[in-house]
Amino acid sequence: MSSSKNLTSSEKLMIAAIDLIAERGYNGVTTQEIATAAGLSEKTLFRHFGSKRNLLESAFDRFHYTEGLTKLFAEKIVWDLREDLLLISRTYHEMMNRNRKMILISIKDDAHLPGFRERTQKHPRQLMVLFTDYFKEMGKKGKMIQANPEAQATAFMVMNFGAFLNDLDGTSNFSGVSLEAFIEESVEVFARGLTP
Amino acid sequence: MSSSKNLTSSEKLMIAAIDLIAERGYNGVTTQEIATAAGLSEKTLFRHFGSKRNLLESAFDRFHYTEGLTKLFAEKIVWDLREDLLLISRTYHEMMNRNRKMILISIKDDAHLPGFRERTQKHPRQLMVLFTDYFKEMGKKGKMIQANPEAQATAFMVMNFGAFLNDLDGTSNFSGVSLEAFIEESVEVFARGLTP
DNA sequence: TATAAATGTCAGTCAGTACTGACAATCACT
DNA sequence: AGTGATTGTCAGTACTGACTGACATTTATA
Repeated sequence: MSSSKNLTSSEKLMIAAIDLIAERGYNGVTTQEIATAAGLSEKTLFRHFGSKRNLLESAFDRFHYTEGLTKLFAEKIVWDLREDLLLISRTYHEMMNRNRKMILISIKDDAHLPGFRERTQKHPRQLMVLFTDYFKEMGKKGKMIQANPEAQATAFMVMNFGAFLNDLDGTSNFSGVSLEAFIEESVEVFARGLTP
Repeated sequence: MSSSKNLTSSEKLMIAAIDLIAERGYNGVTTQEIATAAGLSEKTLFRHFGSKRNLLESAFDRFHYTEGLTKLFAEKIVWDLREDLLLISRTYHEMMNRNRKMILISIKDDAHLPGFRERTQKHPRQLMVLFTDYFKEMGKKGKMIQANPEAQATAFMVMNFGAFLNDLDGTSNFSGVSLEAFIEESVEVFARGLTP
């Protein structure tokens, strides 16, 4: 009784589409199934969206969060490595989890859905740039080992990307470690490993 | 002229299937396309394998490498953190790259191909266990910070998992950093971050 | 060259699926 | 109650894709 209140038919359809396609892939789900999951008829689906593809694209536009990272990021940095890494890590996971299903779709159906991958990667990329600059700046301030800031930033980012994917299904794939425990421990390792 | 020599028809079909399905997903590729890519007729495909699904399963059995990690791993450890992390990282990437396409398939078509995911994750999981034990042992020897060995091992593994996925398509997603540069820098960070 | 095994051709079956049109039922609002 | 918009039903179209059978052709090998 909680899921279908206050939603328009279009929204119900878009949400059902995202849920199912994220799980089974674009070609693994029929318009019939989507409509049924939304509690509506297939006809209604086509009346609203005209085509399956347009349904997904509309859903993507509507539910892919794209808030700017730049300000939030820049404003909260305190130039303490440990604290800043924690912030960045948490910001990253929050952002990724919001777009969890879109990201799954873009990974699974990359080949069929031109443009999707690009859009889900825009923000992680942006974060990567900000983050690399941050490392360079920390190096200049003498608060960080100066080695290869791009590689260091990449290591931190792919680590969090891996952690995110690992948790995606809910079925933690490698270990029983919680996201929070992972974040704390990994930040600790990087903070120690990068402090002069 | 290099690709189709010395291969049986079955092998050509299995390889074509793996290539195409890894790229476009199980439902995104037709048996016709697979046969054509193998330079054979669709009829031959069905004569050899009976069904599309069986083709993929046969391909998986034939080309999913499953060599034991245990011995190689245990024999080469020298109980020097930096050196051992390098070994583990390189072993991991070698293993993952060998099974690259199977892993992609298992990620993309998880929902349609029961059992595949499990099989591609068996070895990473095994490595994770060995690796966690290694950390515990290093802790006892006083060669490593004793904190949360599971979380530390997880951090290192998901980092490499993320790096692997990031490179999977060949289109390096986040940065221009090479795998080798990443490995060296990340090992350096972890070695410093985990040494007392 | 003869013979068997592997492959190709081609026409076709059958089920699934995106998508449509005509009409009926329901809902919202006054 | 009445009216317009939204949704449902249902039959149907057009196409695709896995899979088959009959027969011809090629290839390998003795």
